[in-house]
Parts: sequence; C-alpha cells; structure tokens
Amino acid sequence: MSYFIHADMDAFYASVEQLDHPEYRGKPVIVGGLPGDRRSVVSTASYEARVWGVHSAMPLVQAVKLCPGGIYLRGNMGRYREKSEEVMAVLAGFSPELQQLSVDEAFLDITGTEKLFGPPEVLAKKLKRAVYTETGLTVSTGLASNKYVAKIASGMSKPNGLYVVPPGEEEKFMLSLPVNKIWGAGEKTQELFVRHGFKSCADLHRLSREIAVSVFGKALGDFIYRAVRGQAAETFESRGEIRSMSAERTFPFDLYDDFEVETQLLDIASEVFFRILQTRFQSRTIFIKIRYGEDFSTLSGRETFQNPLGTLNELYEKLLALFHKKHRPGQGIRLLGAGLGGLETKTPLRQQELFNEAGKKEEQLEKTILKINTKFPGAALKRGRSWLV
DNA sequence: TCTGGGGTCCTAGGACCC
DNA sequence: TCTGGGGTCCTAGGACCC
Repeated sequence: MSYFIHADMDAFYASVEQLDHPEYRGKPVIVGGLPGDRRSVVSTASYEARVWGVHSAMPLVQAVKLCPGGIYLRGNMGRYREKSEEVMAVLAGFSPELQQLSVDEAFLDITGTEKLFGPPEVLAKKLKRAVYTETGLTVSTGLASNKYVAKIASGMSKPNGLYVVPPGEEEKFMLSLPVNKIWGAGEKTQELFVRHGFKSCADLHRLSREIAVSVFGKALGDFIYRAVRGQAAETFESRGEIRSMSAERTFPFDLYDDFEVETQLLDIASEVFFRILQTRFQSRTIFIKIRYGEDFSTLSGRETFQNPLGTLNELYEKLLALFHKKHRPGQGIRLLGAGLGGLETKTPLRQQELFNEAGKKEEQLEKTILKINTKFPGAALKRGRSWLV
C-alpha cells in the first residue's frame, strides 16, 4: 500500500510576517500591497483577515474596504523563500521522496517508512510537530494512498489540521464532496458545472467517460472522470524541467508613450536575459504579452528563430519588433510582459562561453548597464543601447 | 471591488512535407 | 479538376495553479 502526505503551509506569507513581527500576531495581516497601491491583489491573508472576508487574489482596494484596520504589507519574497527552505528541510527528514510543488507546499511519499516513524498517521503528527517546533509555522496535512486525494484532504484540514482518507475509501471520499472541491476545475469549469446542473461529485460520477469527454473536451473530461473516482494521481507526475522563463509588469497607470514602453521592455528583457544566463538553458523562442487598460483584453505574440538568442541586445531588438507588430497603437498599456519559451539545454559552445572569463566579464558589464538603466531611466537608456550594440 | 506575477498545459488552426 | 491522411512544427488564446 502506498501512502502520500500533502503538506500545505497555513497562510504562509502572512504567517512568516507574524513570526518575524510579534506585534502582528493575532491581527489581520494582508500581504500583497499597501493601502493606496493601485492594481495590486492580495497574495495572502492571515486567518484573522479572512474573518473580514479578505482572501487571496482579491483586489487590494476591496480588501482595504472590507478590513480598513488590517496590517498591509508588500511582502518580502527573499525571506519567504528562506523560510520555505527551512520547512522543506524538515519535511525531507521524513522521506527522501519529497516533491516540492511551490514555495509553500509539497508531497511526501512515505510508503515503507513505518519502521522508522510508525504508522502513516503517527508520522503525519510527528511531521506537523517538527515543522512547528523547528520553524515556528503551522502546516496542514492530508494523508491518502495517492497524491491527488492527499492534496484535497489537506485542503479540508485547514488550518493546522490532519485529514486522513483511509486506503480503499478514496472514491467514497470524493463522492462526498461538492464540485467546487475538485482541484483542477477552476472558475470557468465551475460555471460549466452550474450550467449543466452538476452540484456534487456524485453528479459527475454518473457520467460515462465518453459523455464526460463530449461535455468537457478530451483532456478535461478525462481528468474529471478520474478525479471524482479519486484516481487523478498522475496529474502531478509529469513535472520535469522548466519550459519557459518570463517577466511582466502591471503599471499603476496605463502607458501611452512609446519611449516609456520601450524602456520598460528593455528592463523586462534584461531581467529575463540575466535570469536565463544563470541556468543551463537557452532559447530560440521569444514571446510578448500586452494587456490594455481599456477593456483588460490581452494579446500575445511569439516568434521562433533558427538560432538561440545570444545577447541581450538581440533579445531586446527582436522583442521590440514583435511588440510593434502586435501593439494596437493609441491604446493604453496596462501590462507588458516578455519571455523565452521552448527552453533547451545549452549547446556545449554556449555552456563554455558562460563559464569562461570573457563570458563572465560580459555578463558583469551588462549587469552594470542594467543597474544604470534602472537608476537613470531616461539618459542611461541611450548609452545602454549603444553599449550593447 | 476592477482584476499580480510566474509558471504549466490544452485546443484549434495553419503551414509544410511525404 | 478536385482533393486524402498523417506527422511535425508553430502560433494565439485560454484555463488553471499558487
């Protein structure tokens, strides 16, 4: 029999803030932005803030209205990552089969650890205690015979709980749930459920695989068919290497000025370029993303070239051309994004280039230029561009 | 209330080749 | 004069996750 634990930190960013700042404890903490920040959303709300109706992904202005007395913070990703590493190290102490899903959650395959830690449920309790004593943070856990069910179970245990689905009861467990508990069926699919009158997983369970596919499409139909049977474990199995790298910015006020937009694009391109430089990957595919303020419409463009992008200047020039090809002139830009797709392992030549001295010096030079550009956006940009050519 | 940022995967259609 | 079918690569848009 296989056993999996899904461990999910409670209100992670807010909890770290409350740990670091005792004066925040017991108070509504909202991480995501300061009151007055335009176009921000709530990243994490502490449980004290949730009482006021504040939750993740909510526009910050709405949160401020609901909870005017809350403690609002922009957040500190570096600190959260640091804390995340502490947590993951504790989890790793219970099984080598640790699969980190994001900064604050992970699966643990604890099959065959009984001799070391006792029965699965006992291990889960030890794990919760260890995470708390060693990091000062609480974690919610789900225990089941497969990852998908364990993931849903941990959600049922929040906050600071343990929910066990005994082996053999996976399907029964799923059948007891409303459709909004199906992980992987988001807003649009929930609307579809409503339109078709599916309220519970039991309703969906009555569909044959063929009907499910005809209603929801191939992949989603197949997934739903398995999910309501507690069998969708393979959802998590195929996470391999990274495939793309990107950066995007939402501006407090829409951008209309070409020069301003181009400055932002260079900044974004620089960020992505230096990030990929530090990996074993290269790319022949660029993409851009533009969102307009007027109607929140989003368009994207993508282009693949014969050879990998070699320099920041090349990347920037190609992104710029693609941008001008797609942009609807006169419309205000709310969001601008850019990235590299189809990541492939560096060819030996480039790998060499990265690690030799000349490559490092060039990287340093480009980093310096980037810094100057950031500090003096207007004047330095020109020089940056000319240096890079 | 007006909607972040960084990712993954799916679908559908077009181009091109055999 | 009309027109198949499969495979691969590419693009645009969208759904979903934390």
